[in-house]
Amino acid sequence: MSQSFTEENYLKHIYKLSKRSEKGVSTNALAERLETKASSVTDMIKKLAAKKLVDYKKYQGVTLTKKGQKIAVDIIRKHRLWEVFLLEHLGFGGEEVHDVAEELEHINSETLIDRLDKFLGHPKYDPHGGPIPNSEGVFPEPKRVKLDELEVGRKTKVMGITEHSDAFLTHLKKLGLELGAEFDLKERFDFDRSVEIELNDKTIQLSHDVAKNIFVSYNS
Amino acid sequence: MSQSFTEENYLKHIYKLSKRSEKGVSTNALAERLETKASSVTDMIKKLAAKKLVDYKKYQGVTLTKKGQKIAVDIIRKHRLWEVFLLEHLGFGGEEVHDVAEELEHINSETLIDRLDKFLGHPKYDPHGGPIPNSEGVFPEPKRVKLDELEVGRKTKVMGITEHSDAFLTHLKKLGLELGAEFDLKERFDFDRSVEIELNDKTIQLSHDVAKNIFVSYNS
DNA sequence: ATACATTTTTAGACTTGTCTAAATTTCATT
DNA sequence: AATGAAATTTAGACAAGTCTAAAAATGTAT
Repeated sequence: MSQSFTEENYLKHIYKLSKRSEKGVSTNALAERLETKASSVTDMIKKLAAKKLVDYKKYQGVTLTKKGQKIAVDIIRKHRLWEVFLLEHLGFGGEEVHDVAEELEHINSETLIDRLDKFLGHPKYDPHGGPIPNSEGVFPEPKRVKLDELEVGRKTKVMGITEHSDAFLTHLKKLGLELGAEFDLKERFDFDRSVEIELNDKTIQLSHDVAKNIFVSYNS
Repeated sequence: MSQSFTEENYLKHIYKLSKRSEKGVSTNALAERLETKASSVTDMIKKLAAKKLVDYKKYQGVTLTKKGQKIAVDIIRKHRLWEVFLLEHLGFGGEEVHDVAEELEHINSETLIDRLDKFLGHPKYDPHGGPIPNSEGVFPEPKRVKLDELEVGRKTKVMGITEHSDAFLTHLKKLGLELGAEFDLKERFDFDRSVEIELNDKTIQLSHDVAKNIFVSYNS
């Protein structure tokens, strides 16, 4: 079974919108993302459901099936491999890359992608730090490190803590640093090893005592 | 004004069919080439004529206008540049290349093609010996010919081959006739069209079957 | 819990590119 | 020049993907 360019785009965006919300993706959210109308989205969703690429109940939003997910992840793989090529080998600048990769990602040839992957040296991350799934659709393990050892400038995600006192837990909760929270490490101050992070558009200072007890993961 | 994938394909094939026949391209010839029906071709031709990309009089066949020709030549440029990339950098074999290049040639980005061209070192010919037009649509001077048509006495250089079977490749390798090898054409024997060449001070006989599959280039 | 606003779906229409079947034009042959 | 064959065009239909406008379902106030 084969997908059209358009179907692939729907699957890709359903995948991306699913990541943040647990719930099924709403028709309106998809319509906005795809710059189309809600009615068009409904039509396409029905078609994808008939092909067993998404699960769909009227008015309840969509989620990808295993099959749909595999296709979406494949497209992300292709997109990111092409981005590596464009940025590292053709000398593209950061912004120019996206639209072109958007077209290249729909070229259908396993051989092409396998050979491109090899040519690029089997990269695990694209130049923006996006993880590149392998041909089985498996993403590379993100790297884990304690926040007090993380390189300044990285985007990261809270993966765990090594201190479990109530005091620490409530402190974190108040800051919004719960499991899975994503933030950027902006700066580290050498004199006390405290750090400054940006979380949900807020700038927060963390002492070394806090930072050393937080496990974070990052890509690339 | 922008063309669809399909329109571009029509233009490309009209261009290729025009090359051999002087006359306008017939509806049936196009239909056969595009693996579609004559009626579909008529419909599309009317659309292309409305866009001033072809000249068309009912029952008289089509020819490209200047505008249509430019688009067709651009696609050939893209196709051949991608072929160079696939064959020389990704390690594709002779046959696999075509279908993939057929898709890649429709990616629309001047930036992409300019940078790819630069990456490849501004090649003038693809590995099959096809001349690559520049971005203005001008083809390089054709100083290139198959070995079985080359004038006796010339110094030449192997520029490409048109047969990619393992048997042929190992045969050439054994003879030392690799890409870039230089030799002189000493003699041609009319009775079987075999040729005698001198390569690295050795005299070698080549059958017509071998000679006809080797592209050579010569100066002036 | 009822009424209003928002979201989603349906119904019908349009475009692109295709097809089949029938009509028309051109060509080749006598 | 007439006629039958081949090539081409027209007419009408269809699938994909989109749209607008209207109907139905859901969510949210008070």
